[in-house]
Amino acid sequence: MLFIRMVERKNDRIAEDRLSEILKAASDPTRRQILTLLAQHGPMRVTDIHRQFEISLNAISKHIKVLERGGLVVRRTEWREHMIEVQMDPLRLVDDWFAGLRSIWALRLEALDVLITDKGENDD
Amino acid sequence: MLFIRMVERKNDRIAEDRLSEILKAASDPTRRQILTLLAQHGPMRVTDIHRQFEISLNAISKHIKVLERGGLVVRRTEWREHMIEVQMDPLRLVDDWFAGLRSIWALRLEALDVLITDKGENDD
DNA sequence: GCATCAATCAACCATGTGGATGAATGATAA
DNA sequence: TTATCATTCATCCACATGGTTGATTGATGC
Repeated sequence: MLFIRMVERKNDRIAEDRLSEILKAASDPTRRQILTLLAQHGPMRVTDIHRQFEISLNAISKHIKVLERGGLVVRRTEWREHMIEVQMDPLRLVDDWFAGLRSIWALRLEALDVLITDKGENDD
Repeated sequence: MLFIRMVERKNDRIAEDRLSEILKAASDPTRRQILTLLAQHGPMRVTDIHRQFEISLNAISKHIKVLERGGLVVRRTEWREHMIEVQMDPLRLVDDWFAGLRSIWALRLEALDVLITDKGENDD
């Protein structure tokens, strides 16, 4: 049957790590707020983002770095100002992993259903 | 316009927390492996899950508790054995949040496009 | 009763995380 | 040059996390 595992090798170790980074980045409420803010307002400077929160500028800077590592945000450093822009693409990796999990799950139920039906036909 | 924010109140503080729990639970590679395993094999005992990993039974037990807190797994304690079952429903919360973010983003681009078009019409 | 099995609890350890503050870098503006 | 602004770097702190080992709880089977 050559499951989804077909492509799964050392290559996917990286994808796994990427997924972890993305999910971890998205798992913090403050970081999700930052993403929402950026989606609404478009590219913003670190300071402008900071203005919307109670916490220190440094904390914001750190959060942005985490988001950056997850690829959920890109930074265009224009001279002294860093423009931060939200990046939707990585979310697809999560979508895909969810889809994969769901299909594995559905496949099992399907197989189970066939088994039961077969048994019913043979046993009756 | 009464954005998506319509329903956003103290009620959504809980939803936010739920989302954080789910994403944090999913952000660990071992926990994702456990989910995949459960999706493939159906409900399993803690010990059986443990058999598939190198780490200690206790570590597995802890991971399961995290998954449980995120609702990604449910536990049916049948006498001394705890049957662990994967639960797909919470993933929808993540899907929905992604969808929301994407739509906010798309809406902004759309509005921006209208602005540019208007400007073009008036300025030319 | 006693050994065994399934699972958790308790403690501990190293490391990571979210926050703060203060100093440093680097460019702009006076 | 000096002051100011945007941002990061360096520390520090409290607490969470992923892992370990050892003890504990409860039910099973002899």
